[in-house]
Amino acid sequence: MKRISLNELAKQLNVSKTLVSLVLNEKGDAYGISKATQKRVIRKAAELNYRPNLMARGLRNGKSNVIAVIVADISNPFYSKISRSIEDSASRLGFQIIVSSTEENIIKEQRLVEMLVNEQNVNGIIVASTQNSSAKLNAFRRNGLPVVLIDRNLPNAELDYVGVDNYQGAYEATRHLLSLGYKKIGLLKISPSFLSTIKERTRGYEDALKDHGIRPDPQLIREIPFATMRSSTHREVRSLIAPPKSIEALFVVNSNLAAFAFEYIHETGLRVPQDIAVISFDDVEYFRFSNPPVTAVAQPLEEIGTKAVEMLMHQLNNKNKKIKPEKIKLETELIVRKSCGAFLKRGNMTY
Amino acid sequence: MKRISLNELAKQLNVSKTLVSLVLNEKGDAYGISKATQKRVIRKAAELNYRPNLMARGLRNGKSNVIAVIVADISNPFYSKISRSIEDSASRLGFQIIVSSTEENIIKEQRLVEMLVNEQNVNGIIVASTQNSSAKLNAFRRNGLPVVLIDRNLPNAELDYVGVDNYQGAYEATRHLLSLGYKKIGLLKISPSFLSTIKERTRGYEDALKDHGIRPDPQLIREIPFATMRSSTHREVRSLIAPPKSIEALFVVNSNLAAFAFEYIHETGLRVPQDIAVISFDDVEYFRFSNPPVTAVAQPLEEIGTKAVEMLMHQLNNKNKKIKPEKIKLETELIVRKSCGAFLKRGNMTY
DNA sequence: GTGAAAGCGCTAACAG
DNA sequence: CTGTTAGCGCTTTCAC
Repeated sequence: MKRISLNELAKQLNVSKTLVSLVLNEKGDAYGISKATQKRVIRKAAELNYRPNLMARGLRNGKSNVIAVIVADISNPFYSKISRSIEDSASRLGFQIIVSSTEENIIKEQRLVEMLVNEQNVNGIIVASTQNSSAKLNAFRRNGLPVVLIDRNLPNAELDYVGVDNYQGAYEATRHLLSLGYKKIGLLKISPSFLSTIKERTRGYEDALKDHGIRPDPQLIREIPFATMRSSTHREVRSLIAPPKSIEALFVVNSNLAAFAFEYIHETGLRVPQDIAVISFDDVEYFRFSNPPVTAVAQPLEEIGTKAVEMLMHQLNNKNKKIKPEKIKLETELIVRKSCGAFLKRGNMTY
Repeated sequence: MKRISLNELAKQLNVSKTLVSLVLNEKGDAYGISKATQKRVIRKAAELNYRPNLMARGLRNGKSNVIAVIVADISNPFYSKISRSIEDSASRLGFQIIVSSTEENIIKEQRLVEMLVNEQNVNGIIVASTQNSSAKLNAFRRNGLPVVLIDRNLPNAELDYVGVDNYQGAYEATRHLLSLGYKKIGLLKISPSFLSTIKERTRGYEDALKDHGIRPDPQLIREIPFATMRSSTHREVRSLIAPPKSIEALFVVNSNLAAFAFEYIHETGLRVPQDIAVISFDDVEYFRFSNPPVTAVAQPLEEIGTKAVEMLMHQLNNKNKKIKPEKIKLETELIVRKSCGAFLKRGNMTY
């Protein structure tokens, strides 16, 4: 139970700290330490329940064995799922994660990153960044700190990135609506509008429309500020549904927004999909259980986490070598449920 | 951008490390260091963007400024909400959190705790423990490590605890069903069955029944193993709904289980609440948007997090003093929506 | 008012 | 094969 240091352990064994350290770090063979001695050391260490002090080790050689995970909100299922996957992958490699929420606040994110890197000495950061510039993160990277962007890419980022093909996902979602015969399709998106994900999804939506001979109508595209998500969503949905807009279908760029949209729609007594079809980017558990079950564009959250850790480790293990950043776009999957009427007009489903 | 150490900073100022350290730790006045010098030091520190190395500081005085949050699964909204609240409270006090998931695995939890305490030197742990004994955690506490239990209490724990009054919450939920006229009420619970929360909720259910002159029928109480939650839930719900059990209402002890119960119920085409009423412990976002909206017992998740940090800090600040553990049971709130038929038989709603 | 020096626990270059 | 030693960056006791 009592904590024991390398020093004490060495004393009890009548050998030097060096020897013990070498053996315990599996450098015994490399240094030609006799098998017998190695056994003796390892046995004693186990017996006394020796645990290396990672702060001391970290101070000595700059390894904290901690990586920072920075997202907008850890209580958002989207991010908590990814975090869990990161945790699993990282812990398998002996790393712990510190998670922090930025609340989409650029300043807060910057402070957080600096604090985690400069003070907590994290060994790397995985971040769904809300920044509008990659300057700071690029600088960290150049200084040798492993950085991986997830979910959101940044302009000019010389950084590894893993996310999904947002353009393609949005394109397919919109095409799905079009294939079911809807023409007046609204788009609900969230600010800050410079987020790569949102921009790509918007382009996917617009291009799908164009490819089907429909000119995107800017008036059908509404932007919801993060801070007033609930009330703004209600207001914008109301305006989109009512004449003169009278949209037939709504594409929502994320599940939070979708939830509030549904809340409003249900309140008004409108039927989904008969009165209005709804499709959402991001698939969350409750879409399966809601009324009606919601058609959505699913992201491979686990894989995003696994890949992010993989990339981070790659950087960590090649610190001196200049490796050029890798950008991975995973595929989304359209999960067709009932909120768009696919099962009402099954005949139209082919596209 | 470049990292600077206390030493360098002192050199640039032509003073000693001691002086700088003292000033920066706001002990300047106590040590009678001239205001002028203090200003000079502080200015220079800001100018060179000096950041203390927390590993070095930690090594020196045992403060890592990190607390561990250990739960079954960080991607479970229940825990991620609490974690977020902990993160917010803690970061306000300059602490970061390391989150880890145990997957309800006793061994994994033990290893995690030991690793975090002995190697990562966390300054305290907040844990929703899956242990069946409080021995280990008590030992840590006695050795001076701040420990706070959340959600689940442990038998004989000489530890601070914050959670909700599970008995009362379950009692009210059951009473709600009874007040609506249901008599054959099933209970779906989760193993491991020694969890304090589950035991208390079960007692609440049974007592409410008894108080209304109904003998709890053990056959209507089903236990779902964590590992096979989905399939087992489907199977047990099927058996409870069908004759000869033919329950009229179902009380589910947590929202995960409830989701799977709904999944099965929807598949069968049964109507909620007309064919079967359902109430769940724990309120999650999607209960508001699902079909029908689900009546549930809500826990004050934010408050649990805030209180936990408060208690942890109290321990941290009173390390030498023996303070006796505090147990806080917050109140739950019954959120009446539509899954029990309260709005169908409004006349019965008074109880 | 200020500085020198010890030491937290660990690793690794260097010396035998 | 194994030990001595220096030092990572910080705090704090003691001395001047």
